[in-house]
Amino acid sequence: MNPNTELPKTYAPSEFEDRIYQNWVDKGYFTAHRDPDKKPYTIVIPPPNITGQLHMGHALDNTLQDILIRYKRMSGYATLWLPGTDHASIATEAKIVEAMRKEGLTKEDLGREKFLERAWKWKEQYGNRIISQLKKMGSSCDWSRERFTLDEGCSKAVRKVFGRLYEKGLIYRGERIINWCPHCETSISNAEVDYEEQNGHFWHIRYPLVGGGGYVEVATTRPETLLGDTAVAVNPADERYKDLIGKYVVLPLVGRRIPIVADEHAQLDKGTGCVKITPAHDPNDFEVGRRCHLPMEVVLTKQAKITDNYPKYAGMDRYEARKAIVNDLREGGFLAEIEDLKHEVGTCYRCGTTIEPMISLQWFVRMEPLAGPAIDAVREGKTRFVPERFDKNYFHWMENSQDWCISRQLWWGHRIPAYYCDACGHVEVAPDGCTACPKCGGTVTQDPDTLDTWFSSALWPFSTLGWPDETEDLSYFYPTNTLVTGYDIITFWVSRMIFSALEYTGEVPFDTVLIHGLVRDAQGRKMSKSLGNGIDPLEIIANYGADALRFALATGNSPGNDMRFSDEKIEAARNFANKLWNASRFVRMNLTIDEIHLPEADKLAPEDKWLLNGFNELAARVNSNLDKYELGVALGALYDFTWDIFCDWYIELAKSRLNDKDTEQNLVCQNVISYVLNGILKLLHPFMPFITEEIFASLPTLAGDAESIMISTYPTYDESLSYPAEAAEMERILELIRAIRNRRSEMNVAPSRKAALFIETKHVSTFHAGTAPFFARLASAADMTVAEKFDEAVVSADTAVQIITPSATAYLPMSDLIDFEKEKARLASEIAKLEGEVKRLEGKLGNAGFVAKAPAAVVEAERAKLAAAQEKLAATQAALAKLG
RNA sequence: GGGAGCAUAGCUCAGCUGGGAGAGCAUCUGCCUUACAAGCAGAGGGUCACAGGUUCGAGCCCUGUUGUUCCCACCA
Repeated sequence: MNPNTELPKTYAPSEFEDRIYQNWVDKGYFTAHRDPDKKPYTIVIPPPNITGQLHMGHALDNTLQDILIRYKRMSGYATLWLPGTDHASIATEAKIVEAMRKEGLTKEDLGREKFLERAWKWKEQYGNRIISQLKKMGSSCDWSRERFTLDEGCSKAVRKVFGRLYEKGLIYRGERIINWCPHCETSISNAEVDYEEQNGHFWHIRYPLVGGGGYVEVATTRPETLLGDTAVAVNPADERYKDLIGKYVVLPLVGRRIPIVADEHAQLDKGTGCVKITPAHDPNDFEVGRRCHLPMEVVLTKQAKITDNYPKYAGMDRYEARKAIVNDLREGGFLAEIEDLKHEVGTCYRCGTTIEPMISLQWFVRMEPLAGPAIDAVREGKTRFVPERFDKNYFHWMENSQDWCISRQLWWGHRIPAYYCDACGHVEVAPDGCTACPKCGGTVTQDPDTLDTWFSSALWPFSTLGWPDETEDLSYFYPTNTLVTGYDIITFWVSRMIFSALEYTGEVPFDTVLIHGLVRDAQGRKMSKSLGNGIDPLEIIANYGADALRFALATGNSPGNDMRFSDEKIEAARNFANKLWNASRFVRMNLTIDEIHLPEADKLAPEDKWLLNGFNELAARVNSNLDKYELGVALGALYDFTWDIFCDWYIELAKSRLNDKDTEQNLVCQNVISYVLNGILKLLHPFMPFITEEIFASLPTLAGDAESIMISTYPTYDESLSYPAEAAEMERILELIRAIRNRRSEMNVAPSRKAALFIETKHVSTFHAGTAPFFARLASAADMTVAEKFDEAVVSADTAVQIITPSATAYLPMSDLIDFEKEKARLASEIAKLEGEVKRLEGKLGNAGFVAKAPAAVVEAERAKLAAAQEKLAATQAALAKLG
């Protein structure tokens, strides 16, 4: 540290941000220490995908986390912000496959081993990119504890969990309808399906009854699935079709005889009331098939092409086949009608390909037994969402969640620890591996599939702390405290962490979930690659600095709400940083002290007490808002105080004393201004870590300050700084200064034109001689005279302008500068305004109901307002009368 | 089909447990006042979406309407 160094004239964040970050790292400030005397505060990072590049969503998410962790660190907690990355199985595998495709290679060409080698190499190459980008943001993560979802520890946790759930019967393997992505060639879970509205058709098809006598009409949006129909269902209560139940129809184009069955799934009032049943390719039909013991007919391959069982269409992809089949139906006279239809179509959340529901043998997690405790935990407030309304989201999902399909036909991920005996077919789930069948000793083959990425993410809050081992970190830092994430990921991730943690650790994983919204562009659109409207945070950092970016993201942002990012916003943020920089520079150049000692109360000037009082209230407000997760409100308060109170008022008020070298008051002022700036920097540090550190290093410090601001103590409310009476007195002075400025501006008097000032007031002591420089500097007063009452000869209406505030009346003898007619008009309109005000207040106070029912304090306040208004009205009327 | 959010100054948004609306940007006026023109001092600009209701009193609470955004759901 190099205290009392000069600050460069211009604020150039790129000059110092990297240097400061490196210093923090070198000093080990980010490293968490288990301290029995401190309370722990833990955040685990939502692990970014190794495929990812820093985008505005990350920038926001990590800014919020860093603000919280820095605040808690400075507030005396043993803080841990645990970073890491996610292997993102499907996304990463897709990228690698794509890269291989360009080389003319497929996964199968390479084989599993070689493919995984490539994947790891890829991870080494790109996995650290996002980490170094997070560092540019100023993120104070404990990098010594960085984790990866596919590292040894996390993998061990995954296998352990899988084994345990299997033993408890909460994981099972079975043939179910799952969502199949024909492009990624893997199953995906329900949560990974995005629904999007598409224009489609409703094809009405006639199925002739066996033995003649007509046909039944069914309707479908996917005519190609007709090949797999094994029944037609009607509602058992449907009078229209009662006689048909048990009879058969002929499947058009195929010629297969299929039965007409009765099932509740068919609704009386929908379509014709007859539904074609394709158990292998539709989740509802699958259930019908089960209930009615229907055969399953698979008609699509893994690439969503028609199987060889239907030679005419074999090898066609599902859309080609649809066309061909519709055509053939039309030619065969089976097509009754084509209806236009808008409907929601499921798509893969990774590649956007339309999902094909398929019957498939997969592994599932039984949700129902896990959901109950997870719902209770939130209901009982063990974990709470901020803002609260998101718990509805959570409950709804939890209460309706179906079994979770966790197996993926991918190679990049945690391989399922299930082994199948080649000889006897026995299934052995073995977290620690298995080489021979425990039943017959035969050779075993491990399941080729891997687990859903979210399966390992669900364990993240505790697997990263060492679970299943009982590590010291786990017992000290777990359960964690705050999880910060976007609302778009509650179902994917937050819910699963909660039920997982409850099941394996017996505790909730975190006490609070802070939800934030999306960062949108200036027009309010989602930032997306296809729109090309994404803003690169790194570019913003290069141009404006990381502090400005953080400020822009944190300010005006309230939990759960989307925000827009624009040039105006980032410029406003940069301007604020610049303001702080220059104010500090001003303070710095006026200092002769080496250490800050706040003077005794009796030495303090009124403006000092006013400032300290304001600062103290600010500290209270910032702390309470941070505690409520109202980061935007806290930052707003800091902005206002720094700019308006500290810079625009106090620095101006201080200039006369600071110019007056070698006096006791000069030293008092130096200490007060440094004290408050020091406090502002600390309060601001969690939001703007770099600039505050840089300035902090150049200023004198308080006796107890640490060498770095980031490990200093966060200011809190301090009763000894409370001066409400003096602050109120000071406000009277500022009020009069404002009023004078205001009037001068209205009258177009140049600031350079000085005028004598007569102040008539009951509070003579408030406007003591020491305040004269304020009026001189800030209100262009030539000299100041204060009295309870002036003689008519001193301030006559002919020669003075009257300026009235509740506590004083100022007279400016500059009648020669005034346009009399304009002044009269101004007074008249002022009178009209005041009359209105008086009338309104009289009306209110004349209302018996108000006086009787409103709280006494409110009534009293209204009476005081009325008295003040009446007084001002009388004075204004008098002024007008004097002007003639 | 269910559920949620939002609607306040020209624009972007604050407004905590009901007591006569604020900020930033933009606009206009005046200032190079020796930290900052990325600045300083002022000004204009709002039936708080609409309609009812509760209350002495509603931007805030209740009901409904409209517009808008999002989430969830197997609409054959």
